[in-house]
Amino acid sequence: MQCLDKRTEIMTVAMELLAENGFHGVPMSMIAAKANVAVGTIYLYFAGKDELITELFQEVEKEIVATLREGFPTEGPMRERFLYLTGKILRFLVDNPLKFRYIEQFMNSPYGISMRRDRLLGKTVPNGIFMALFEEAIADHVVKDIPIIALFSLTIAPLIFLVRDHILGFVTLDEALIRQTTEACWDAIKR
Amino acid sequence: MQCLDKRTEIMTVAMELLAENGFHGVPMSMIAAKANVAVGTIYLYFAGKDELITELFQEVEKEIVATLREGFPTEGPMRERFLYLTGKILRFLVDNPLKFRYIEQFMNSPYGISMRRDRLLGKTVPNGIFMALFEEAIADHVVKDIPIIALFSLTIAPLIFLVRDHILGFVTLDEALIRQTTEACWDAIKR
DNA sequence: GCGAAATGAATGAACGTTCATTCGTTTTCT
DNA sequence: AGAAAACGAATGAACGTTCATTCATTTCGC
Repeated sequence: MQCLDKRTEIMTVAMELLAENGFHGVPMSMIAAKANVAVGTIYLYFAGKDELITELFQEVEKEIVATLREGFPTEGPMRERFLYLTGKILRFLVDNPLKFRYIEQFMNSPYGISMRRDRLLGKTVPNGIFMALFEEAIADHVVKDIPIIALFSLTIAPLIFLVRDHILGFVTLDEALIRQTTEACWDAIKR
Repeated sequence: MQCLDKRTEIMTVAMELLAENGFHGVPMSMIAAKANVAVGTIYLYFAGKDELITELFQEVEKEIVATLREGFPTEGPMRERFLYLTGKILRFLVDNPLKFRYIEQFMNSPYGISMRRDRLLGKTVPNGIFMALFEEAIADHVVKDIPIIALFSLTIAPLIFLVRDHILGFVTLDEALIRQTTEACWDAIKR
């Protein structure tokens, strides 16, 4: 076992445990045990629990941005591009429930709160694509004339709630429902 | 100083601290200090931290249900009744940011998760009014033919996100924007 | 009416547990 | 052998909870 193997293993295991049990429900010793590693070893790769948690988030964030950019049509009808993006993110979250739950944990923890604050003016990386799309849509007058952040809430919030309900088993997000709900989101914001 | 005074004071102070700092960011000693009470005194009125947290939530829940029922028109056009309810809940949350943040904390904690699970079949009290409205709307074919839980997400989720952004100062939820966004929510679900 | 006894609300030091982090030792690799 | 990596027992801080003690107020006996 070499350097990168252990580091990756720790991150994989930590993602699973933290997503399922919450940040406070997972002692470092638990991560160490499941990764077949000594507690001290984790501190060879991460400065502390905080850094481990933060780094895990940044990794997922990068992955989502990459997924969204991949194959995204920069031209064409606004509605199609919108449905492409929302469908893509919905599918990613449904296919990666662990990562979804991790993001939720993070966003609702002090880490996420302060991150949101820090990004008050700077652009949030994963939403950058959405924001750009909305700005274009506003300029073209194809969406309602309300603050861009409201457009964002009307779009993203239902998707997140739906994924949560899907993971909890309250609803099944198949392709048909994904289509219907993303179209409904468009109906909400279209002029 | 009598019985109810102290109990009320503890609950008021706990609501503030817990809403602002999160459940794990507030030791019992902090609540005691701010309530000008000894730590042990809290245990005279509450079995433990868990019970205090749960009771606080139930109190807010009751208040919201009462607010929603108050003046709610049981007859009339579906759209008007929908806008009445969504506007009412939006105003309540904007006017009570502390309670909003507390609810968020609770819902994203193990308490809230297991509560959601427990209510899988039973009706959630605060949403019972919404659910009844949706069922009627479905029967009347005035909303889209998608699972009721999806209708719910399309409606409630954006409102919650908007309130959060309002409290953080990203947007100002005045009467005009409340009107625009609740109407947008209706556009999302209407047939 | 008045002193003595009982009450129980309030207190906060002490306890036991949990957990992140450290560091002296051991193992592995070159 | 020497350096790098890994180990895990030990440490100490934080926190929820307990309980022996205090004391203002009420009740009782005369």
